[in-house]
Amino acid sequence: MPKDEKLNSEIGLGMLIGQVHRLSTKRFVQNSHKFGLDISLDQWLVLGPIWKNEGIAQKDIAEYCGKDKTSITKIINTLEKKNLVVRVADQIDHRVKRVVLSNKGKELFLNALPVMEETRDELRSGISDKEIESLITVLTKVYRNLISN
Amino acid sequence: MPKDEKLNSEIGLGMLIGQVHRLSTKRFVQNSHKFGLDISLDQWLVLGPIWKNEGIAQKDIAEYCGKDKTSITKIINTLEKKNLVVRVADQIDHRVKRVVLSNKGKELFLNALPVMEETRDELRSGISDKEIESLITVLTKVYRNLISN
DNA sequence: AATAATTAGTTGCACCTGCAACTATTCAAT
DNA sequence: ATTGAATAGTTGCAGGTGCAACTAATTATT
Repeated sequence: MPKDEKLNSEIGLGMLIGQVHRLSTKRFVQNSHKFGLDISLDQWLVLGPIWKNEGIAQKDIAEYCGKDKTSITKIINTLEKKNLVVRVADQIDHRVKRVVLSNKGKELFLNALPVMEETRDELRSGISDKEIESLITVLTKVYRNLISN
Repeated sequence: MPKDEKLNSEIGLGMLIGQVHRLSTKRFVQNSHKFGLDISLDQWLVLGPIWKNEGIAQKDIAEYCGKDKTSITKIINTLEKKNLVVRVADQIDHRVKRVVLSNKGKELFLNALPVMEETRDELRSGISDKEIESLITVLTKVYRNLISN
């Protein structure tokens, strides 16, 4: 069936990216459990810029993570519920809220580094640096095609 | 700061895949609106195997799409709400439900083909076939690393 | 035939996403 | 100074995801 083949080739790349994304997210969570931690990939991703930049504004976290500001609001809600971060209203500009890691948050972040590393190694197992590099290069081109809206 | 650089390189690939996935999903929906259609990428993805295989069981759709069976249940719920598909209980094995496209579903599927094509072209714009091929090759390796749980 | 193990599908919970509409605050223009 | 953008963040809605626990039906074991 020619139509079927056409369909397959069309779905191919997009589906592959979706699978890899879903499975790696899942793997990260599984690994975090193996390390006795309870953190999602997205929570980790949001923790990153806060670690790097104490008191960063939510808007900047969104930009850094490439996520919608509404997503950031909600992820920070759950991080706050878990007592990993605290929102602090900016004293000058009352619109912005600055986000700060609690001690628990700092601890978790450091403990999650090996989880990240293990997940990364699992993803790349048996794949040469050269291949990964080319993967990143081409994927970056796709990315650029997409951000230019 | 060395720790920051390390962090960046660790996040790199995973974050890139996440971005590309999120943005291409979004782009597909935007394009479907441009064509006057109202369908999500995942709904389209689930419609595919039903188109190819009238009366396919949900379990097989799940396998085909690489999605959890619970996701399939819920996506088919919304497809059914939209009157695009119908569930039919199997007469022999009363556990399985066979999913069939309605006329509206068939129509939508065909109308969405150009949306898929346009989205695909946008993703690949300015990227050679050779590059795409290598992208798929390496991504497939990553994929294989992930499915071997 | 009766019990146990599998299998297909559903439900509930928690989390992530995008969109539109909203509040509150700050900045710009006149 | 007042009106009118623009900006930061929140909320509500609809949809997608994984996990665990569940129902109902089928198959395997004894």
